[in-house]
Amino acid sequence: MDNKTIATVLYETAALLEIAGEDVFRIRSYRNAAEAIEGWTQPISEIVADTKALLAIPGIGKGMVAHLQELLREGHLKIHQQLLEKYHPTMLDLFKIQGLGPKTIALIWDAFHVSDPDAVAQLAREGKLRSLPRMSEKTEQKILKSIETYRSIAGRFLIDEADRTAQRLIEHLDGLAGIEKITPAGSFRRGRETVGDLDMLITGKCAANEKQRAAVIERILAFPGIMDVLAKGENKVSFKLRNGMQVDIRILPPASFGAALLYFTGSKSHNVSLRQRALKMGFTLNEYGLSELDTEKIVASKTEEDIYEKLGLAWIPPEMRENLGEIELAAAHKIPHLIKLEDIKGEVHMHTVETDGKNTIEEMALAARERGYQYIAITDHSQNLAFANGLDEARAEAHIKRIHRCNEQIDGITILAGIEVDILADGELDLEDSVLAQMDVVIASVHSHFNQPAEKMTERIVRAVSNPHVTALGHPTGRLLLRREPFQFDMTAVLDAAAKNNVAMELNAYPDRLDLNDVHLRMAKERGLKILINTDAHHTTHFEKLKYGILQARRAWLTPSDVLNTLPREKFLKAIVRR
DNA sequence: GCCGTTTTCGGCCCGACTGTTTTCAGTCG
Repeated sequence: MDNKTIATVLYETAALLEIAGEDVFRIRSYRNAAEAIEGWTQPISEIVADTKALLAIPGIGKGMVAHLQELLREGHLKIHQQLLEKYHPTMLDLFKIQGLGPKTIALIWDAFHVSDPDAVAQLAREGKLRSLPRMSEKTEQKILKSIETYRSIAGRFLIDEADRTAQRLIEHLDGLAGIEKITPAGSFRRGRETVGDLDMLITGKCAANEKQRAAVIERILAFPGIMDVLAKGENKVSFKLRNGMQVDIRILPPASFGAALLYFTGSKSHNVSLRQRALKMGFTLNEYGLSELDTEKIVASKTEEDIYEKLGLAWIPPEMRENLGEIELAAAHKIPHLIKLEDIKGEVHMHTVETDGKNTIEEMALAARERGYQYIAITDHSQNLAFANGLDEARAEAHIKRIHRCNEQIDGITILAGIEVDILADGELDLEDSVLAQMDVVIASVHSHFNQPAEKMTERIVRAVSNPHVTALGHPTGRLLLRREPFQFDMTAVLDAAAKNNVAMELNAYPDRLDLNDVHLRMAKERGLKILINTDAHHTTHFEKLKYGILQARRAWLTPSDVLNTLPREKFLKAIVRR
């Protein structure tokens, strides 16, 4: 059982305990434990017998250790099972409906013994909910609408879609009087791989000027694509777009910009930790500032740096704010120098018209040179990927010659010859070793037989990374965000094998892959593995997407020295020479 | 259920908005 699954069981238990009306602090401890385990790089299954190691995880105490040991020994958790049995698993879906919280869900359950969205919708349509306390016909209509939304467009969004929406919104509000700055915050600013809703901060004189503020809100509500306005107050507007994305906008005075940005960037548990720290130091922290407890005097609010400093902390990059030990590092002033976009000196996974790319070798090279890259590798597909017109041995060798010729013709960038070779069902590579040996870069990837049993898949990938010609494992988990789950295998075994064979791991920066993810990247780093960040470009415009990969790398606390393609040309070439 | 430079008991982050309320509970972030 992997950490993600364990965390899910704990999250679900917390939700069900809420309906049961349990102690809120006990419920919180289940959520805290789930969060901690979700971000923990070591598989809990490996340390489950080691009580001391479990207790070393923040948020895990004696009771939770017993739960974890039971869960891994039995395959399930008694308290979780009992609650699910009592309330029916569909109860968990009710939590995803906007406006329904534990109290209302419990209220409906107690009155009607109903626990799924369809049945609740039925009650609302029949006008039966209004008989309950704090419920009216209006509430019923609201719930019906929320269930409708939940059915049609529940979900999260790829980070590039959130990015585009944020940019459009900024342009939409451009030039309005009283606006100084429009800043995206929330999980988008932290670089989460998918975004549930988009948080934006508006600061400027409009926060204090009623007329300007009204004009800003009016303009916001005219944003094309708004389907539903969820809230509209003095300094907060929330709405849902037609594509289902929720956008939350706050209007705040510049004096509290730092406090607001900190607050709305999150994560929630990072903020909770900061507040606890503030309290211990005699302060209280909210979105308007850090103030002294006794005098209520604000001591810091303008910038995030000011607030962190007053709390005795170095500024923490947003991507690190997940309460995974970053506050302790900041207290010791040991925040690492995280990798930045400009550190990347080249990319070594991209495609051309020879297989399924849209541009030629020359066009890709010129676009890369334009970005300031010192080197690229052309890595088209191998024959197994027939629908992508993959290369057999003869075409691959001809392609190498073309790449070499191109390298001689174009100045200012080194064009390496490479291949993205398929890992076949048994772990063999899709091209002869004699051809692979001629390549500067070999990216080995799984593109077929995704549904093998975990054991077989593990063996398959371990075998592939043991091939002496392989430079890196491409998009290692094969997931497509919001579309396809990662295939099942033992990540620990694969990383260990890659470390042994000096094979790098790819961080595929394409927004629907982001593979490896942040947790896996931390696991790779712990083993001393090197990372290659590539966009897997199929078009010259795709290089732009590298920034999303950089965000994930930063979330994994990677520094330039963890990433191979931060090396300048000569050093990079030396580093990828195979054993 | 977790946690401890006040504490092994008694705390556990903070505020805006909404709807149904005459002062607040519930939800959300």
